Amino acid sequence: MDDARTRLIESTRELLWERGYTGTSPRAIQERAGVGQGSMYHHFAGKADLARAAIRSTAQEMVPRSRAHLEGPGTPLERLRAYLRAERDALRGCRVGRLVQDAEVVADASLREPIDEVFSGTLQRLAAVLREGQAAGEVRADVDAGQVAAALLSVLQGAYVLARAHQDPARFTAAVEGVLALVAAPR
Amino acid sequence: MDDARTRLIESTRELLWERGYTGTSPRAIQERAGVGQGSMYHHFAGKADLARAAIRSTAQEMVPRSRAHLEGPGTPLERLRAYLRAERDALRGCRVGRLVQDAEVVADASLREPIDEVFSGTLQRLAAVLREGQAAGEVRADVDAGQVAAALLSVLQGAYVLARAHQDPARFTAAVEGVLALVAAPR
DNA sequence: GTCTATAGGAGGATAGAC
DNA sequence: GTCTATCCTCCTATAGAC
Repeated sequence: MDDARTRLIESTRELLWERGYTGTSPRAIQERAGVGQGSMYHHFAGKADLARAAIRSTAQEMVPRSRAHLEGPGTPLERLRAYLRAERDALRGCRVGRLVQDAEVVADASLREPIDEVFSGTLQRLAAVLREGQAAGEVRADVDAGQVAAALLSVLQGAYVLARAHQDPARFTAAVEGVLALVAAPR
Repeated sequence: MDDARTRLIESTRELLWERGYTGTSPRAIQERAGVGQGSMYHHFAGKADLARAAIRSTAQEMVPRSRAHLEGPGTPLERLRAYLRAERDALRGCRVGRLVQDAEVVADASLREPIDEVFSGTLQRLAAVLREGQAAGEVRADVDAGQVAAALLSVLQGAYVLARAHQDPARFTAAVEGVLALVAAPR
């Protein structure tokens, strides 16, 4: 049986995903966690403190997932495809990317930093695989791997936006397939 | 001299951009517009009604801008570059894309539809230019124009996310240049 | 058209009892 | 550790006077 602290973090993670930081209230967190007011303020200093714990937790969770694909088996291009095509909940959006739209998150360094770090790490791993792919002749060699890595990560983040705007997960897939087609070296 | 109605829409547009729908209050709108409570509720039925007017206004404004680049002078590839490299406030985010992260916006069809339409229109124009470029040999011919159009628009939307996450506009530029390099047919 | 008054509820947090 | 009481402000809107 989970303790109150754990349940509070978990419900905060969910609410941050669904409603964002501004849209998430301590009251809602407590209710979803089934935890009282006093308990919440015993374990955490307040909303920002809880969000900090929740964001760190979510961010940490994403690292092994991207590594599993990008540093897994297969040729470099196969690994890129595996990562980009990994199952994602297109209509729900990115648990992490979603948060940086929020002015209050960006204004608070301790909330923004964990996000900054996940993206930086992913960017580096993507660039490394791209360079491998270039060496292997699978990926176009006449492009800058760092810039293309940024483009790939941006496609994922932006694809969520398109999918939500149209309320259609197919938009997500289209964008991903579009950029994958471009990355592969022409035959 | 602007009337109250106009100023209300304008201040709502600004606040939606800065704080999102959930983070924008009628009170803040009135203060920024220099308009009283009674005046606001005289001209608009409430927050959602104001947001509807503001979102429509912002969305309408974006159409001629994209057309200016995509249907302007130059070769197809030059026009794509002009559009993607057009000056954007990377750290502020997209006036329109930003809104779609907001659960309340997505839940209200009358708020989401104007956004849906801008994106759909842009997507079609991008795809058309891409096909022109393919015919002209400037753009890789072995890719699906519709998918690549989705990828291009996603890069823009996602590049805002990266720039905000790192608080660095250079991330935006890197992503854009990365995808532009990929779109051009290899020599 | 615009102003002021009013209102019930939510947001975010503190205090002290148990 | 958790509960209840309490607090002040903001949110969003309505009512009615001017």
